[in-house]
Amino acid sequence: MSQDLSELPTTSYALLGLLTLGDDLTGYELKQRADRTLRFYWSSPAMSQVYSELARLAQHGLVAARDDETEPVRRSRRYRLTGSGRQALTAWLSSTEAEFPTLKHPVALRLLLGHLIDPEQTLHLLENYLGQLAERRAELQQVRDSLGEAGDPAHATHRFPRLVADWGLDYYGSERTIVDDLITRLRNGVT
Amino acid sequence: MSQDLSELPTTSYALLGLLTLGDDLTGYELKQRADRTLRFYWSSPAMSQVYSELARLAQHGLVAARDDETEPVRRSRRYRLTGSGRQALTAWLSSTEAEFPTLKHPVALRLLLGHLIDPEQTLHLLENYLGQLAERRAELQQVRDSLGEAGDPAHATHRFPRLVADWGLDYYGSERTIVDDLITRLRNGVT
DNA sequence: TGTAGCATGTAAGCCGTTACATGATTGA
DNA sequence: TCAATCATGTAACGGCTTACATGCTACA
Repeated sequence: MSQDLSELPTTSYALLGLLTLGDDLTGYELKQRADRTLRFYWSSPAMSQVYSELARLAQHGLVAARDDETEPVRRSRRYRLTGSGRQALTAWLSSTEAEFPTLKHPVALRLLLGHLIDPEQTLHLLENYLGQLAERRAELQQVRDSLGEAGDPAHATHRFPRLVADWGLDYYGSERTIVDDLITRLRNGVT
Repeated sequence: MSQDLSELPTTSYALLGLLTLGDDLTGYELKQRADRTLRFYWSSPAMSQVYSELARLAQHGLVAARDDETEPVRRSRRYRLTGSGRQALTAWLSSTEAEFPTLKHPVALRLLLGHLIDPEQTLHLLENYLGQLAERRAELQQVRDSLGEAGDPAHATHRFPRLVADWGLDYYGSERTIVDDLITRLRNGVT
């Protein structure tokens, strides 16, 4: 099992990584964890993909399933990271380069085409985006709050998740400032 | 032709939009334009996708091809936006909501898994990212420079592209600041 | 009793990429 | 004459989504 290093897509490693952050999880729980964390700076795979990804990782021997031995047809199936799973993950982390982030920004795209719609609509677009941004930020803030404070030994494991959450919060904050300015520029005409 | 409003993916509208920004383009030129602009906040489709997308848009009657009437097998084929193309685009802009941006951030993902690698590597990851960021920013700055200054009537058409480019520059700037801070926090331990 | 959440999957299909194939034109 | 650039596509395939199917458990 295993073998071909790093022939897996990033999402596989992301899921593998989530498995190192806590204990054994069911596919369902893994999806929930992805929704809580991964979603903000990667993307949370669909439920069905979580299951097929898990199946593939198991095939490669990177995770192992422990069936809940209570007879019913298919009850709960818990996955844990195996030794070679951890090995594959660290190998990926240290022997491959991180790619540059990819941004798909529908709001920026639409702003680019501002000459096709009336100014009111453009302003509405940006203001609406500010609203979504605030919502998102609040969601991430909740996650951040649950990770404890720096120096708190009870949450030492959360050190990196905390850094990443702070990153996200700062990003949302700066996005807010930028869009505020864009709105002002648009209102003041000229550009 | 045309018919089913808004059953096209965003990328189609993005390409359609690029066609409103200037004159008729060949697939090749359209790809170049995407590389100059779209790439920074959406994604520049592969050459092959540009051609197949163009074929589909033509099928829907949203663009029209004008073959270069110089006999050779297949020389240059220029596409222009049709009336219903423009109509479809404005309809899409004004009757559908902009989705929240999607970010795929390999660097943040790896930082999350910082507990699996040694601190030096994490720092290297972030510093390397700062380098890529500076490069990217310089590229975008060049694009921005070519769009002229606010109030310059010679570049009035560039108003929105300019706003979007400024947005991107500010974004890269804030990303830089944030990562600088993260590096400091990591060096100072604790956090 | 029925709805929401837990739990696991299969099937179909689109978006988009890489690899491959082909050929003309321009300039070193 | 050879490489780079212009120019257009086809084929294969991977990632990921939506829609669909199934069934249990807890609780209102």
